[in-house]
Amino acid sequence: MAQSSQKINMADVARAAGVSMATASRALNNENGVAEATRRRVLAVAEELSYVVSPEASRLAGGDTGRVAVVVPHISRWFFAALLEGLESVLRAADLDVLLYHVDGIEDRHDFFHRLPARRKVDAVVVLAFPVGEEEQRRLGLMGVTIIAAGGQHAPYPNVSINDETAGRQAMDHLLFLGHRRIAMIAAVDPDQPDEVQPSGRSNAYYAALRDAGIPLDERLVVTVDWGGDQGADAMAKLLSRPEPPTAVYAHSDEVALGAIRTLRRAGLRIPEDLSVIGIDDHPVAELTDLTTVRQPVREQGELAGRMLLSILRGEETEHDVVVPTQLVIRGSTAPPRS
Amino acid sequence: MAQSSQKINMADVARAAGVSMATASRALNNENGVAEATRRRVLAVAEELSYVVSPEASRLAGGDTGRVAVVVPHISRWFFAALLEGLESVLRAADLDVLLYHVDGIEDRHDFFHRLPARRKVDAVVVLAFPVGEEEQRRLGLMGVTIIAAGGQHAPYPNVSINDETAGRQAMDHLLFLGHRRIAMIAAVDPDQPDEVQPSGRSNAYYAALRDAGIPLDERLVVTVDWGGDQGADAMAKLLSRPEPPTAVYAHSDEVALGAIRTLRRAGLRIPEDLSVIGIDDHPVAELTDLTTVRQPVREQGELAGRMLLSILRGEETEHDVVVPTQLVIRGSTAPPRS
DNA sequence: TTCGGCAACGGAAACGCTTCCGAAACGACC
DNA sequence: GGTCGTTTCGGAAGCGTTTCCGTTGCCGAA
Repeated sequence: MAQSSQKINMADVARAAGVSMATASRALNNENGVAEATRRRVLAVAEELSYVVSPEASRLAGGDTGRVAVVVPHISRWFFAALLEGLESVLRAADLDVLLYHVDGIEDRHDFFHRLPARRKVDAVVVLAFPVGEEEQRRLGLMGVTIIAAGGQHAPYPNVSINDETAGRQAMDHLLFLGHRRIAMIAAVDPDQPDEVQPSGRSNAYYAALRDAGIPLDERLVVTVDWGGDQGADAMAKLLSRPEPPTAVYAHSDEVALGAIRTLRRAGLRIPEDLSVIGIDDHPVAELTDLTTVRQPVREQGELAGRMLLSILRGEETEHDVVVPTQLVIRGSTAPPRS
Repeated sequence: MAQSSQKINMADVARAAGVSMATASRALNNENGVAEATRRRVLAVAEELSYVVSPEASRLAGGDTGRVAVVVPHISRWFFAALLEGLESVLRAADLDVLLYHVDGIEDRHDFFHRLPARRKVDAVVVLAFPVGEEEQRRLGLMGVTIIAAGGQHAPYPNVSINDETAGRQAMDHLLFLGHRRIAMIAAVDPDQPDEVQPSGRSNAYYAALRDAGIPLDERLVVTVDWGGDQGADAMAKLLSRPEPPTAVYAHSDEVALGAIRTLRRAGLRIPEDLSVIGIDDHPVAELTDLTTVRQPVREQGELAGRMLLSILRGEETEHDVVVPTQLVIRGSTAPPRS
């Protein structure tokens, strides 16, 4: 049976149903202008012949592509993958296909915006945690498709994200509340992102929190590193070598925090007895390593972005900036400072 | 300049290059029968106009889609994401677009193979770490496209993977070499995969290693759990409650190992002084947590699969089963048993 | 009876490419 | 110089839909 499904096209269906192709097309697409009886007949014949439209021909002749491009700077890092997972789930539920574009590093990035490989291939593009510069926005613009963003900072496009400064404050306030006053910060930046962007709300939170608590800033307690756990380990080593080491460390991400912890453990320090460490994100391993952190709903951000896109595609209005809440998760890596 | 790029098609390119569409098409597709000079001119013009072929038209007219579907059971777990990352990188370098299909859970899985959403949309499908059953193979078959696999076990399709049993042996042999004789195993299975598959080489390795070492099997030392770190933690608790607890734990994955370690630490046990733990995979956090493990090159498997696919698509012959080597990575979670 | 209007439907022109087939150009070789 | 084989290239026929315009038939109103 299945093998006989050779090459039936709409013309065959139309003929078998005794109508013109125009009518067949309208019936199949549930457009109006077709008598109910006729529609049913066409549908029945189509089913009988197990006919499916050719997406290419359909698109060529004027329909949508039914595809959306997703641009991500990283795939194998949990945060990005989780975002993607959320997005994909709602898009595919809506029968949209997801075209994945991994833009890795500055060169690839340039190439992407230059060649616009997704051009003419999709109905929309969503940029995941991917700050786009001015010029890049212009380039994207000439694809002439809907654009939305997720997981990054606010953008000129409809977008969903968290408030980094709030998240940072939740972490810092927790440390402060426990009584810490010598708090270090390991700030992380993504070397793949152009410098122009990243006004780091997570850093601002640190400064603001100290100021509000009346604690003078000690520049030697903040270290900035490229993203990554190893970097976190190095940063911690640096911090440990300060004349007056901190009693707590605020890391911009859980991975960095984990790196810091490794250094601490190797140095024979106990956590949280000797030193408290807090991260941000609530990476799955945070739970496995008893790391106190600030959770952000990652998959949900992806899903939200997906729904947003769907309504835009349907021509509905949507919010422009949606911000999802973060939440302090207290686990075993933080405690009051030692007497 | 760029904004005038509204609707350029191959006819425009041909005209601008002073050739016919036939020639333009041949040049763009790197077919032969075109003078080198001509080809270069066409390519230059195309670049200049930032032209990209319409996949629909191309496909409709008989060419291929330039797209490949990637089917994954999970996205946000490191292993799968890394595989995907490797694959995507080589595919995109070859100017192939990647259509991502996340098949999540048994229901979704059924739906996927039933509806075959990728049908008529791609030139090939690669299944990532995704054992496919007999019936599913049949369904896939009637898509009539190339199929390859990566990151799973051997398959009826060309595929790349590691030897799970070898990997397991490397882990076990390390423990044995250190002098451990009471070794526990925490076996992990993926609840999303049908039971029929998964003949777990990682488990076989455990039994074989013990046998070869002349150590009698103690059933109470093996616990099987669903995949996931929390499960690992529970399993470890169970192991700890045994009358004669193990001196070392062999976990099927790093995540599971991490879960086990959390339980150990919470119980006040030190690693590796009181107990050794070894995992498999070399998840990035393994390095951050000083976990001894057996590394498998994940991204590389994805890349390999990609190259394999490319040559098949080019009509070349390739190996059917390629197996990549694994390697013991000794870090701080294993040591000789206490006295 | 005639006519305007409307719903249902058909003809045929795109849509943007690939590819078959034949023409032209160019050497090489007798 | 003529013949033949290669290359290189152009004309044009599809590929399977959608959609713009018409046409037809029918009903109610004038």
